[in-house]
Amino acid sequence: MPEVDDLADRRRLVLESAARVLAEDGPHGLSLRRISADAGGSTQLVYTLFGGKPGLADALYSEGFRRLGEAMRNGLRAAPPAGDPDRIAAIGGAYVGFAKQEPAFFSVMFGRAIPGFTPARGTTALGRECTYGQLVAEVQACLDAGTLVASSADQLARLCWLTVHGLASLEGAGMLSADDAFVEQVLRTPLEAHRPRG
Amino acid sequence: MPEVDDLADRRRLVLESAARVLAEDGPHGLSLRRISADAGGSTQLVYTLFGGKPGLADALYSEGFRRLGEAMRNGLRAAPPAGDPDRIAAIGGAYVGFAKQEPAFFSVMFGRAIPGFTPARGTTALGRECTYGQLVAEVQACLDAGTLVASSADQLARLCWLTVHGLASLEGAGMLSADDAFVEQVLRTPLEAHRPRG
DNA sequence: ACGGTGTCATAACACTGTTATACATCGGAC
DNA sequence: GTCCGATGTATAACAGTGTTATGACACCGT
Repeated sequence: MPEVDDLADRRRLVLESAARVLAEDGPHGLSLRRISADAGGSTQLVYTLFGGKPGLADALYSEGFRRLGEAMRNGLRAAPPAGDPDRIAAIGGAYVGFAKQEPAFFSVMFGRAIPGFTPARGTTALGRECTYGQLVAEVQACLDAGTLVASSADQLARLCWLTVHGLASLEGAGMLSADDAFVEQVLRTPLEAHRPRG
Repeated sequence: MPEVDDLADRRRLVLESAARVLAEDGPHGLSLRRISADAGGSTQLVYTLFGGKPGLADALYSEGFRRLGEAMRNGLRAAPPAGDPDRIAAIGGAYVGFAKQEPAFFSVMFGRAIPGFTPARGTTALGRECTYGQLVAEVQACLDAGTLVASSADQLARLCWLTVHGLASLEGAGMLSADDAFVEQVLRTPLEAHRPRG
């Protein structure tokens, strides 16, 4: 079945063009004509491959989460083995690094930066799985190892996530300037609060 | 000088129309023709009063922070007197309440929801003063009263702000569901970490 | 009364997403 | 080999957007 591979390849090609345009000109520059020109075709490309701009926005949204998940995995590569809370801090560091390095993607994923687009419920769930899923697994490992204490892995993971996300979001909005020491303190706060003993 | 009052009144009227359209149709429905029609005039209104859509976006952005600051003050009305950390939790509760009640404003303020618009540096500083300023004052009062301990009021206030903001942002993005108990836990976390004694 | 200033509505421009239409290309049937 | 249907593409047109230029009108100081 070479046809479906061909179709997938064309989808990937247009998606990469869209990602390139997004990185270069920001969400405002994401026009179908600009993307099509970058991909070397006509506007119809987006309609045959994605069914329109919302479809492409959905694909771009998912791609953003895929890249964020990849960045989180990379941040984990130089971290201590599972069960060490430092792994959670490492994930958080990768998270803020991604937000700073790919602000346009970050806006599309969390900020309604594409005018008409709101991600479908299933798409948000999929994106959460790629990223938040890693965090839950690491938190669970720490709970199992006894290096952290919480009523549930999900609860503590949500706390860690929103803490790091708040830092990344406010910094991206130009509302907050954070040096490395402050970032470190932020990453540690939800962990210190769930150390064993108390 | 009745003229300048008249001009300010017209600005306020158009701004209220814009806020109404924003609340009804979301950021995507914010078109100059729609706003002008709601205000009972022509597109030129926005150009004579605000110099174009970016100018109106800037005013709308500031208005959002004004309303958020007002919501925070209202949340403080039933709180204990200054120096009690519960006041900070009350501010946080008002913050997430505003984000839930005015998601369109919240997107404009923190999510780049108006296509071409990025707030000017001075505008962000002004908005931060209306909202973050309150938080810093309350944190400073707690430090003075000895009910909280931190190296600086600014550092702890930033920590509280980003924590609450992360919760509001992720919830608004459909990424996280938080019941009242979880919200309470989130609000308490940065405060517990800075209790005296340790 | 007059000229100047400023505000208004209208119309036009370039741009956007979307849709309809026509053209080209391909794979199979007879 | 020749047709046929189907599919993908490019072009052009549509309604909508922000913006700008144009002309009409009211107001104000001289």
